[in-house]
Amino acid sequence: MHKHREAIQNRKKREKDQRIEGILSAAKKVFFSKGYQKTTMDEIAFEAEISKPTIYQYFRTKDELYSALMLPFLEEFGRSFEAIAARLEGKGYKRGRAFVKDIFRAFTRSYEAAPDSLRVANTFFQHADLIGELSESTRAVISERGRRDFELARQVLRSAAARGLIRNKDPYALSDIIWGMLLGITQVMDMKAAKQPGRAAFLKTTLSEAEKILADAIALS
Amino acid sequence: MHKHREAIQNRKKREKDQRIEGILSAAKKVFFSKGYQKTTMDEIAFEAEISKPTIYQYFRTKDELYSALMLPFLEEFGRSFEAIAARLEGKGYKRGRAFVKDIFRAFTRSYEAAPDSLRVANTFFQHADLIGELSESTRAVISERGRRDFELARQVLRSAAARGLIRNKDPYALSDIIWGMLLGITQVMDMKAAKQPGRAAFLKTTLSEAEKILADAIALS
DNA sequence: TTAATTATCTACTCTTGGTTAAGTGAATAA
DNA sequence: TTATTCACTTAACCAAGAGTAGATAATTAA
Repeated sequence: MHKHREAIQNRKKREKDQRIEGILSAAKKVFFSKGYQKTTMDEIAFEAEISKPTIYQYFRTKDELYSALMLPFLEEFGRSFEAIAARLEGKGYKRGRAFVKDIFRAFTRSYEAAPDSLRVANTFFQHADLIGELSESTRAVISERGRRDFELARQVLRSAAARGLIRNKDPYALSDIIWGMLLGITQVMDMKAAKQPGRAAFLKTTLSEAEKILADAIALS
Repeated sequence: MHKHREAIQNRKKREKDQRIEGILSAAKKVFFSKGYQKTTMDEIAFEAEISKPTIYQYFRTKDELYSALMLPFLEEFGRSFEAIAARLEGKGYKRGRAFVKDIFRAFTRSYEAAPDSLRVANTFFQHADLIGELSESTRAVISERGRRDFELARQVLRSAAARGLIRNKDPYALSDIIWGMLLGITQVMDMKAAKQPGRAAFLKTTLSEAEKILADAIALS
């Protein structure tokens, strides 16, 4: 009865994956609404409707759980930029404004899909604090990703300038400014939302206004 | 010997003030370099070269110590905006660019005076987290200040638009965007500085680049 | 049915960090 | 000199929260 044993193994694997999925989804919920520091393993366990030690069966530390959530998001982010880079390469942009729009879209896409995920990038990139909290190895992976994303963003901007889509500004400063705008705005909006829920909807409007401002300032066509 | 007693009282008062000053300066150092959460009373005490309970002689809680540092900064900030409002009122601005410049200056002035103080505004405004950490009463004072600063900023922008200095954009979105840019940029720069000290100098350049971008986008003259 | 394995839970441990109680010692007053 | 005050310290308290040891229940294999 090899088949039987195998079938059972399969089911066990599925259940295990489900448990992991459940933990991740609970963790996402809590981390995204409270940030890293204020999130407790107890609360994640409660949300996942399991006991705390069970979490430790699947994730060695709080850190590891957190970065299991972050990395896919960061990777998605990187992919968006790669797509823009590819389109640039293939002369896919006629107007600078379309390019600026895509840059913003890369950032906000995930937000539209799942409003919480933007907060990740938030808690993630912004908290210089947080970075220091994480373990050495976790930090290494994370800052490597961050470095690559920043580097990619700069290349994309440089290339867009070379093609006459945007003004020729220092790509270092420019990418910092764009990141800063996006992160800062979502933060400010988050603060407002915290005080007075329901406001979150304004974020999209504000970001699109920011997009126009940036386009007015740097797009050449 | 009334005089004598009085003189002693004076000296005691001076010493007390000195102690408070020492605590505040130690707290500033630690809070600004680590942020609210990661700062411990033990470290402040160590930095101030006194024992921990001594701090509690002068400040009832960690909160109170923190807000004793924040408020003066916020007030300075508000004053800057009031000055701009007054200049606007007196038709002191000939060009939109000068106005945009002053808005940025209001923010960066404190930075030039004391590089640390910008971080305060940072840890302060940005951490939606932090806000939730503070006690009810502390939070009340703080968000009241924040609310007033935001309100003032909006009025200033509206008025500048009415006078034809800048484009007529939604002042709510615009002030969020400006705040977001400034905060976000300083954050991004902070992260960089953390990784590789000495970079902090770039902040000024980047901010001035951001100023140009904003001016290109919204200034009408 | 029974032994072995596996997943999960209850009930801890251990550390950190804010806060406090109680006492010490120097300066001041009588 | 002696009592009092006051700043300050030592040595705790206590709650929160990350992580773990050992019991327990369920599931599978024989």
